[in-house]
Amino acid sequence: MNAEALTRERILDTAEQVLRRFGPRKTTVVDVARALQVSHGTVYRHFPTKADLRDAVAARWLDRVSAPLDAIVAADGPAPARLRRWLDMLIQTKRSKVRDDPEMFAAYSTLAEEARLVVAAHVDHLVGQVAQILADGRDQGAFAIDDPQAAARAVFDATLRFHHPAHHQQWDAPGTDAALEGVWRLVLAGLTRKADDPPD
Amino acid sequence: MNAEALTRERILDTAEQVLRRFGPRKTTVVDVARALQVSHGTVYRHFPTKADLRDAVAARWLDRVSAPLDAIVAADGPAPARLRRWLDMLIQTKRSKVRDDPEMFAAYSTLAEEARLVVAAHVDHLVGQVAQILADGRDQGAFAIDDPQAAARAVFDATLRFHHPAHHQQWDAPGTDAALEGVWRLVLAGLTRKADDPPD
DNA sequence: GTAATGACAGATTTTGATTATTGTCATTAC
DNA sequence: GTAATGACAATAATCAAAATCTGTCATTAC
Repeated sequence: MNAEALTRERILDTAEQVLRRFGPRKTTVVDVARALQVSHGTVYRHFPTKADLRDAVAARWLDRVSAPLDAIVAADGPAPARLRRWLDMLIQTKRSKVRDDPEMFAAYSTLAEEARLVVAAHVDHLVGQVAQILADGRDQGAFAIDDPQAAARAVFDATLRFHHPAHHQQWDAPGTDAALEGVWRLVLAGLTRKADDPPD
Repeated sequence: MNAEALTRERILDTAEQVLRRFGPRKTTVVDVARALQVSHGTVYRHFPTKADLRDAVAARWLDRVSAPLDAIVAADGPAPARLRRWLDMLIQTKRSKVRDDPEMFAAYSTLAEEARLVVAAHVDHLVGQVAQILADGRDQGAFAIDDPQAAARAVFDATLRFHHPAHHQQWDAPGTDAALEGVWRLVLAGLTRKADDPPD
């Protein structure tokens, strides 16, 4: 008999542990069930398919990335500085994950590649955070933008090189910090004035 | 005996044909040699390793991407419009390659992932093209930038989502054109005014 | 009734013996 | 001398057989 009741959360906790040990390609539902000391049929009572279990694990992982950023979104102060802090924190979070545990980062990247819908929701959430900061910045008179949501998407896309896992191999390359500064300058200047305004 | 002398170029032509038939994972040096009707030892007289042959094929492919862009760089007219044409042509080139022959695109993407140094040189070349346009724009008074090379790198990085093969799956997604317009507005506005200039 | 099981079919993965490939080099061809 | 060959050792890819996995469901446990 199990020490605790078998909940969705407990399955996810265990699935994450098993994933850490075996990696994303090797972990099976049977492995997770074995770690929980139940039959694999029982796991299927809580998650209809393996893909659903995988998506739920990915969603938790991604939530842990976006949650700390909420504090920056909610904070007071000039929007440009907050946008920069938001970006730095996002980038720093990803970078430290790669450095501290490259295999786990690769594992979750693989997971994320398969959980497209979950990632799309995560990205929407992140873009929403940026949109909030941009809207604040417009109210403060710092940013000249029409549509905070569209501008936020543009900021997110323009900085993709520095936070999308597909480019993680370049994050440690020499020129990366300088490249980030370059894109940041471009983005910040772009937000400060509308493109169709006359230069002077 | 061979109809023509065995040159580096002829090996590359044949290697490309074999690659088209067999794909990047299946093509072997022996296959290429067989298509040339020589022994594989002969191919090794012209290319020290298979990796060198692969790099040379990748380099030719990438040159065919960047060559047409030179015309836009060399053209007359306002730099902003030329920059936009350069970007559109780069994106259009890649997109049509995916659509016309997805398997070949995947094949060359695989090749490119392995030929890191060749790709780095290709990217440097592209960034150099952008830098030329930006320098022209500065001379025309259209762009307010300090360092064309650094600004060009930023423009290239900021638009990565639309031309880097890693993101090709999103190119056909609904919002992509709007996303490109968003980033373009941001980039153009950013080039028009330096970040540390006052808004008015 | 609800929760859990384990046997089952079909699909996928692993295994390990076999075969092919890479890169070298002594030899042949001219 | 230069160009090409093909045998060779070490490494890597392949393939069919065996094992495992996914998802279902009739049955058991409480």
